[in-house]
Amino acid sequence: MRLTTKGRYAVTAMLDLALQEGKKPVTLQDIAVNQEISLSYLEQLFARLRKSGLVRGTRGPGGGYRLAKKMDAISIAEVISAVDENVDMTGCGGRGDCLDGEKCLTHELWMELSNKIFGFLSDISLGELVRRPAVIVVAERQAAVREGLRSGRLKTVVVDANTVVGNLK
Amino acid sequence: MRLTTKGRYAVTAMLDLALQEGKKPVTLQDIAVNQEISLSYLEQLFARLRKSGLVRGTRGPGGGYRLAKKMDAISIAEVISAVDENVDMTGCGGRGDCLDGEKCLTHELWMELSNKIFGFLSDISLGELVRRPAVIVVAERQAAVREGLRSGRLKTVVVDANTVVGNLK
DNA sequence: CTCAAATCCAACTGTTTTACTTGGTTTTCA
DNA sequence: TGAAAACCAAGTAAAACAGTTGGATTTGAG
Repeated sequence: MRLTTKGRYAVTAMLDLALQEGKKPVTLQDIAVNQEISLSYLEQLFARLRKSGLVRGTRGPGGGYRLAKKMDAISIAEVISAVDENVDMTGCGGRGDCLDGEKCLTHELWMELSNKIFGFLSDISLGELVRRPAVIVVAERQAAVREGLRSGRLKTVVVDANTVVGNLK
Repeated sequence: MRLTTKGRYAVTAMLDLALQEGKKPVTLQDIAVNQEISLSYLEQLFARLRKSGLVRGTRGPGGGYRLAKKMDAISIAEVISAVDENVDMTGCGGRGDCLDGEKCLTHELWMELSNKIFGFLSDISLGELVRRPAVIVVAERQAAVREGLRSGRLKTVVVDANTVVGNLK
């Protein structure tokens, strides 16, 4: 599972659609202005989203895009997978059968982690996100939080979290 | 949180170190051969890991790299953040204060998702990963393969390993 | 003591992906 | 019927990724 700015564009665009559900279809022009990215690049992303059955486009004046499914039935993993190239990151297809000792063992470990991330993102839907769940800065079980919530400590965590977001433009 | 092959290289390399804990330090040459990537590229990745205080290098013959902390105290988020570029290109610095209506709302929603992912990966340590049951299965299988024991028993073990990992996509 | 093994370092090159650009065509509503 | 929108394809520019080259420093092994 790859996670880049491309995936972020796709997810935020889908969130735009989810936020407008029930109203008129959303034009890519609107999204392009909102998110400050090029119209044609958005078109390319939406071509993939459409092929994956996540959005439905209607042409002509008054047209635009709508979600093809209920927002609660669309996971973040689906959206990101739709726009990602399908690259095998392990080289052995994640089957752990490249029979190369140490190398294959770490491949197997990476797939474990990759599966975890994929499962995690499969459990988060667009609907959950737009309903703005009570997420504090970082997950509650995080080590820093466990060590005690001194204000200075918390601030550090906030900065770290923002840095992560900042990396994704 | 950016999640690319670069992050995979870093994580798998760190797993290599974790698997060798207690033994001699691991040379980048060994990792380069195992993972089939260039030595100099690894050096660049490890320069970042070292600056982040995740590994300690010792020079000279018999030298190499060791984990700078206990493997249970090193999270996947730390490792990936260490090798990621750190350029903030957001208009609002990820704080969701760009005050631009729709655009800023989706920024905020993305930030919540990004925080969730960061927290999730902060909760997974190298130690947890190397202790996964599937790892032991694979390690056993690889040992068996090395001994040339291609049997029905071996086949069963392979299937077991695939079952554990086989739920991606 | 010396030499080779290893980290450490910097600047450069090639490759791939990302993001954008251009210039269309089709569809369909107002 | 004309404009608004999706749809399409081929290219360029910029960025990130990955590797290359050519060192220097440190230090254990012989």
